[in-house]
Amino acid sequence: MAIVPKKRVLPYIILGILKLNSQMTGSEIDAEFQHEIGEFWQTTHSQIYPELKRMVADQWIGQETSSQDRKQKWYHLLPAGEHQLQNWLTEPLTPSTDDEFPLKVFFIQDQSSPILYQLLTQELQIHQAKLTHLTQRMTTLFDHQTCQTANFGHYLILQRAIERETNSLQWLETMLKQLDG
Amino acid sequence: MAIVPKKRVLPYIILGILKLNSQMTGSEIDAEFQHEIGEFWQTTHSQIYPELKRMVADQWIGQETSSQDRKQKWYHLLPAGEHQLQNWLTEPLTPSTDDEFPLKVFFIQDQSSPILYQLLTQELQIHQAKLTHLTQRMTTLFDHQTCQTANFGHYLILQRAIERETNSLQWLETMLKQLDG
DNA sequence: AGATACATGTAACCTGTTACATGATTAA
DNA sequence: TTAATCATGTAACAGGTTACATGTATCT
Repeated sequence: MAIVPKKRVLPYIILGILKLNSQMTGSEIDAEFQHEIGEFWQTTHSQIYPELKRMVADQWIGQETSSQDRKQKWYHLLPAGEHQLQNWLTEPLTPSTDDEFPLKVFFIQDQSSPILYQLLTQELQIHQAKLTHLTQRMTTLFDHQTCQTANFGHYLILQRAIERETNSLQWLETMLKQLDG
Repeated sequence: MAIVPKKRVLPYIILGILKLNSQMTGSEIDAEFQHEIGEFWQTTHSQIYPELKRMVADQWIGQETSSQDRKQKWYHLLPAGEHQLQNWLTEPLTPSTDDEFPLKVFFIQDQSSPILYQLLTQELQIHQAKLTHLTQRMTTLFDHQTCQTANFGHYLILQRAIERETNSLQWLETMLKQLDG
């Protein structure tokens, strides 16, 4: 299990949100994190506003302080940002604990998107590797009944982890079959 | 979904490890995080050593710079630390993303521990609430076929999340039945 | 004796959280 | 007009990661 550097995903989520909606204010983006995105990723406006500022500076997004309405600023995706988003979506998934998979899938709109297929395949491999690792761990640690009773909690969660991975694999395989057919 | 302050768990994990092994050096504790605990929680020696220092100062653990052997220091659990560990294990689980459940279960040694039953029950309620929430979300967002195809990715992960919760609930119920019987 | 690995420790950095702050708009 | 809320922003803090540093065994 190689050590993988933690990736920053917040900017890409914001880009994804902007792609889906095309013209938004900061607080509208914030609202997304309280609702749908919030199921998978949490943040607050204290992170969003500085991030928007940075992305404007980097020309990933454009800002329009338009209209007479309040002090609101409207943001929209720029080509560079679109490019960054595509990069993030297609770059390899890593077996991290903070699950990037649902996050990326969230931004796939089209069922026939090649990126979707790619994501499912990558995720499948990750879970296969994990399952192999876990079952191996299980046999080396708990082949004797005595070990199970001596460290019951450890045994339980390992068993649970294996079941979870199995379930994930089942789902991924079903999905891939559906897309193929 | 109430907002819950993030809890610091590292010290309690270390206490748990020390409870299981009773006499350990810093690097031995570090090794645990590379092996079994590493499945559920990651950290490095840069966090462990200062944490050990703090816990020695707080009298949660004792330190012995014994023997002629190296510069090694041996740590062991003190009553105050034992107490802190028990507190952590029994305090209510929160529906956080970073899963405390497997972490706490890991440290349960005895199958008949009342804490195990408590943890399973708490986790059951959390997952029930989450499942209810997710299914509700599903019906409000995707009751029409058109919505599914327009935002296929979103639909997919919501479906997956529901399946995952269902699977978790099944497992938890099975376990609770086994403990009862 | 020199090189390598081990055990411990510290410092700089990055990111996310909490709390505070300001103007502008709506409600009473 | 005052109070409450909304939209935006900043500052202080806390926690974890990466990189650096030091001394001590072990190996050749």
